[in-house]
Amino acid sequence: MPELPEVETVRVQLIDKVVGKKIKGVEVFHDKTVGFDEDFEQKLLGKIISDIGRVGKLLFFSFKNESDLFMLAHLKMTGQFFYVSKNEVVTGGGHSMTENDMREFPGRHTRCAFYFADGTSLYFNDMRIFGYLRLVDKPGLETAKSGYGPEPIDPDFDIDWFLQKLKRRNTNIKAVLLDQTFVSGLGNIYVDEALWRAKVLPERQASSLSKREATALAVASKEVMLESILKGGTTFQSFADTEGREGNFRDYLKVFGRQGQICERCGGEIKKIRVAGRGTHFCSKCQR
DNA sequence: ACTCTTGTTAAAAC
DNA sequence: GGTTTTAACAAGAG
Repeated sequence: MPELPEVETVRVQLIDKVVGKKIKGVEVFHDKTVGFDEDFEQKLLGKIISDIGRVGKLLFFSFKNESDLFMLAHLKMTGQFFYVSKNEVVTGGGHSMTENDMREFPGRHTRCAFYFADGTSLYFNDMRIFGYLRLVDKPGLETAKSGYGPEPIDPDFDIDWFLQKLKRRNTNIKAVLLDQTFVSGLGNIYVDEALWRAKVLPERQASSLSKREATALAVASKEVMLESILKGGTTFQSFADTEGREGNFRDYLKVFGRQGQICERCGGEIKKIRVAGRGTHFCSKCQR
C-alpha cells in the first residue's frame, strides 16, 4: 500500500532508470488503467522521458520538448512499476508477485507496458486496477497538483498553519491526517505510526489537540516518512520497488500490524480498532 | 461463503 | 462552499 515514502522510492529509482529514454512502443492491457484513452499509445510514441515529479502519492512524468504533455501515475493500493533491462532474465523476488508474474513480463497483472528504444522496458502492474496512468495537458497537471495539501516532509511546511487548521476540523485526527487535500502523503500506515510517536489517540477530535500535541504530530509525520524513505519504504501486503524488492521499513513500525503485541515504549497493549473506516493500531496506554 | 484488506472519490447529509 | 460520512471500486487472502 504505497504512501509517500513508497512512491518517492519508486520515483527516485525510475528517474535513474528511464529518464532520457525514448518510448518506442506502448501496450495497454487494461483500458481502465489509462482512463479509456484510445490515443494513449499514440500520444507517447517517440517521446523522451525528461523528468519524474511527485506530489503526495501522485507521480507525474514530463517529456523532452513537450511543455503540454504529462503522464500522471497513481499506484493506489496495488500499483507497481517494474523495470526490466534488456536481455535480463526476470525471475523476480518480491513475495507479492504471483508465480506467473515471476516468470515473465508482461504478467497476469500487467496493465500497461512501455518499451524503450534501447531495448529496456517498464511494466505497470496493478492487481486491483485502482491505480491509473493518465495523459494530461499543462492545465490538467496543475489541476491535479492543486488538489493536494502541503507535505509534512516539506522544509517549508508551516506548523503554525497546521495548528490553526486543526482547530477548525470537527472530526477525529486520523480522518484529518488521511485527508490528502489537507496534508498529503500520509496513508493508513504512517498515520498510525505518527500518532503513536506523538502519543495521540487516533480517535481524538482534531480540534482538541493542544499546541504541544499538534506540533509533535507534525514533527512525527515528517520524521516517520523521512526515515522510511531512507529504508526504501514499507512493504506490508503488496509494495515492491522497480526491481520487485520489498521495502525495509516494516521492521521499524511500532504499532501498525502489531495488534496484541506489547508497546516497546511503555509496555502497554497494542490494540486494533476501526477509525475513519480503516484498521487502526494504537497503544492503549501511552497514547492519549 | 464470508470477512478483511486500503487510496481515493462520488454522493449525500449537514 | 466547506466539511463529514459512507459506500463503492476490485480482487485476492484467509
